[in-house]
Amino acid sequence: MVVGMAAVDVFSALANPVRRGLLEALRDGPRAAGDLAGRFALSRPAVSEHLSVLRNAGLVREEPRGRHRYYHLEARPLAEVGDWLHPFEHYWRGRMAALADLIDEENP
Amino acid sequence: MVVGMAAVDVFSALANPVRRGLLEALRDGPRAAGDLAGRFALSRPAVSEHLSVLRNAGLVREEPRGRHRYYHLEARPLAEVGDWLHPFEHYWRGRMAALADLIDEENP
DNA sequence: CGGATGTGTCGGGAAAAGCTGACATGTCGG
DNA sequence: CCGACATGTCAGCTTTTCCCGACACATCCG
Repeated sequence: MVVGMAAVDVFSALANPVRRGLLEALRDGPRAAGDLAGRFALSRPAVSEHLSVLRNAGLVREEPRGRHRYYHLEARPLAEVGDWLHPFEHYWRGRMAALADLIDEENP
Repeated sequence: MVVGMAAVDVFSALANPVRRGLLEALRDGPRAAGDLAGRFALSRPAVSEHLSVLRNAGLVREEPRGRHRYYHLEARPLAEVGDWLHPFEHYWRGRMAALADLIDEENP
């Protein structure tokens, strides 16, 4: 049972600033495609393609309503990024970071 | 005073699985370029280019020693990813996720 | 010094990403 | 039913990414 259907790498989906901006906008609630497109200095088809990438990554869900098409944030795949990032946190947070830096400089 | 010199987007740097693998390998300590290249089914110049991208993103630091070139993990720029990700965590972690899903389904 | 080794860079080609204007489809309002 | 509207998709172009073989340069070893 594939729940995520993450056919596309989540990391690649996040590589584009427009797509990250779209996800940020969707944090405030579902938005219609046209509304989303109006927020970027980009043609409407370009934004539509970005939304398609996000959908393939499982990061948004589309809900057709009337002649609009509302996009919903689907944040669960972002957990993969958080999980990947977690083992690195020690290297930049708190005393572990300072310790690591110290060891790194003292032990070349 | 530019301390990070992050000329390249960190998110883009993480978009490639080889580059993510390089960072994972460097978590265990500094490694020579050849050692790193041997871990991937890729030509050595390709890995070298990936390392260059990571360096431009401020994610690795290179230390020439003899005829080797040791790469060190520089995790601090990853904090940007963590910071970006943080406002989304509520949507997939704990009760907030369930609540958000519920609201989303009840209020279409 | 001279050959072997480790590594960056260059030239170039294939593939993918990103963008836009034009067209197709489906929905609402009168 | 028909025109206006919202949106996805297509064709085509430009730019970027990704990869490799070949070359250049520096360092070590004998």
